[in-house]
Amino acid sequence: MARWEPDARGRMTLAAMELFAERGFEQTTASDIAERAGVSERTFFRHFTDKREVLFDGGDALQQLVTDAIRDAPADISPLEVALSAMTASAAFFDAIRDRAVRRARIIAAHPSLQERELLKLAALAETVAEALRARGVAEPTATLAAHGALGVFQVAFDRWAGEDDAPGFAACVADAAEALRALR
Amino acid sequence: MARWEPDARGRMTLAAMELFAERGFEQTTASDIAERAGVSERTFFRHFTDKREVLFDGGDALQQLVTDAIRDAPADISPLEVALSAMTASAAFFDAIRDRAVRRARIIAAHPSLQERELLKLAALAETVAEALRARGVAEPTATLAAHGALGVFQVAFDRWAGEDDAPGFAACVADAAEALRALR
DNA sequence: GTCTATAGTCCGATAGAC
DNA sequence: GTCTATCGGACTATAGAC
Repeated sequence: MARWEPDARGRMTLAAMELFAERGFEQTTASDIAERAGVSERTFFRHFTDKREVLFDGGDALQQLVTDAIRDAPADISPLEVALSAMTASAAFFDAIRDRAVRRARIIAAHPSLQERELLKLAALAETVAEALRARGVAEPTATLAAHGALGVFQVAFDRWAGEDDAPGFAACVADAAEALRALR
Repeated sequence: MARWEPDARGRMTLAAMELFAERGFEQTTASDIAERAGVSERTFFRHFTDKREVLFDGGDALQQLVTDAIRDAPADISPLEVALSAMTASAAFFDAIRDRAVRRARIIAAHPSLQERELLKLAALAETVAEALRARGVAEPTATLAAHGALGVFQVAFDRWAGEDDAPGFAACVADAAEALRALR
């Protein structure tokens, strides 16, 4: 018999998503989340640096996925295509958690301070993409610009995938947005 | 004789930039800023919704400048070129306040919570660009993707312009970054 | 686990400008 | 009288320090 119930972190994340959806981000205190998860408020802040961060757990997996995809991309395609292929590579990750991702996106859209945190994470992801491109020998400012372009495609694809009821899979949304980017002149 | 010294807002902005540079963002309280500006803490929060916002006053001018530039751009150039021309149009705005812009950028770079706010403002600017493009009849997702691309160019150009001691004017930095974007395939 | 500082809100009061 | 800008005090939640 364990001294504590396992997966306190997962319970806090779940409790937070429920409460934010029920009564909103501002109307939910860290104490409320801790209580529903069966831990102390202190434990909440030991796991998450601030109240917003509870919605952004697990972002490391996406970073790793993208880094690997860029490392393993074919040698003969352009930096932009390498970056775009990394967005496509994340499709399985998102398709597997669509319900959760959609609920999470709704919560974030409802509060500017959560949008700020989301933008910081996206900027970190863009920097990860740029760094992975540089590791392949891509020079600046090409690496940063290709990363920005790919993240723009990601955001357009995600909004459609999460927003439209009859949207296709994530990979198809990425493919369509990527084609629109290539058509820019 | 007025009851109060004029330009309380300007004094608070100036005091905040001084204090943030002297002792850092975290080590400066809203009360400190108010005191140096000769107003009460309550007045500070009446002007700025939160402590970070004091560094982002005057962003509306840039939004307007960009909106006007897109409205007045030639009819026969592509959406991406329209968006890029708006970045170039902001050059005079930045060149006129280079010292202040550089100091501001250093303060923001030193604290993640300020970077979050900066990213939110940049995202709002991107949305302004996209909206101005749609007003010209540009369809989605082209408008959003062109806006994202232009903002990527903006950020690359700004980092060089503010970071390199012997950087050329802002317009030249934008032109170079734009050329690198066009070279992406 | 407790204790504390700071951020940020709400309420009302004040007093010049128009 | 109305509008606008200030100030003061009380209050809660966040988040870090001890």
